[in-house]
Amino acid sequence: MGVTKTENFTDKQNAIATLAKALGHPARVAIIDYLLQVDACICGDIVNELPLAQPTVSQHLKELKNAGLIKGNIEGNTICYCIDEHALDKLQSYFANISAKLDKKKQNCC
Amino acid sequence: MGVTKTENFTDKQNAIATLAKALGHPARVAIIDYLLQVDACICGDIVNELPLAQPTVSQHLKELKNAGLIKGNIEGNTICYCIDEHALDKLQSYFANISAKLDKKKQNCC
DNA sequence: AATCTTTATCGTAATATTGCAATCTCAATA
DNA sequence: TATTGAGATTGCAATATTACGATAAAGATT
Repeated sequence: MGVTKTENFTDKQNAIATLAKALGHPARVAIIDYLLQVDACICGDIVNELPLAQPTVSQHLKELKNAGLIKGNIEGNTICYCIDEHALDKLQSYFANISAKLDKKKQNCC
Repeated sequence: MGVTKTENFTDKQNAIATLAKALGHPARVAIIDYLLQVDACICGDIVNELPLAQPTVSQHLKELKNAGLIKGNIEGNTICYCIDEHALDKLQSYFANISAKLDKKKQNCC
């Protein structure tokens, strides 16, 4: 059906899935990379950095914003996008936690 | 079109996107959670843990396996799935790196 | 005011994803 | 060898995603 049965999973699982899904496209990973690389959160020249048309980039930015991974501030007629640390912290601690658990376990299988 | 233009992004970006995409569904997050929680890498009772039909779970397992997040060992007529540490380490270091960079930056914007 | 620039939105085509019933495979057991 | 049981695969319907041309909205510039 293409519909995810979110109601049957925990909030935390859904939250991680939403964030991960937002990063589940190379263009969106590239956008995050770029925002990290540029020191100030330079604006819509993201379009020039990516091999995609402007509407497509705009759509990807929207998805990153919806997922909470980036924020956008209007400045005149441009928009200043930047990383939302909160969301990335959530992902970081999720994976750090997993790594810690895996270290303890020391592969008793497979 | 629904086709991702992977050829225009770096290998690293594609690799992260592939891993993230695999975790972009709560059922797959739940599977990882379960595999972590269970001490031995208990097999196909994953199906009983999830609110989804067996073919659907099988499909999600396949996607996790394709992405390299889990491994499966055949044992008689059951299969022992478990987490592939390598992939999760990649994700962990990716996000740790981002967090480190963000800490240095200390939000000079937005 | 007319135009330019930047970004968002709409509409649409192509493809991918999600979910499941029905089946298939194959080892284990009777 | 017939049956059972665990998983995978197939086939399909419903929906989501990706991409882009065309256009809209709105501040900046002339």
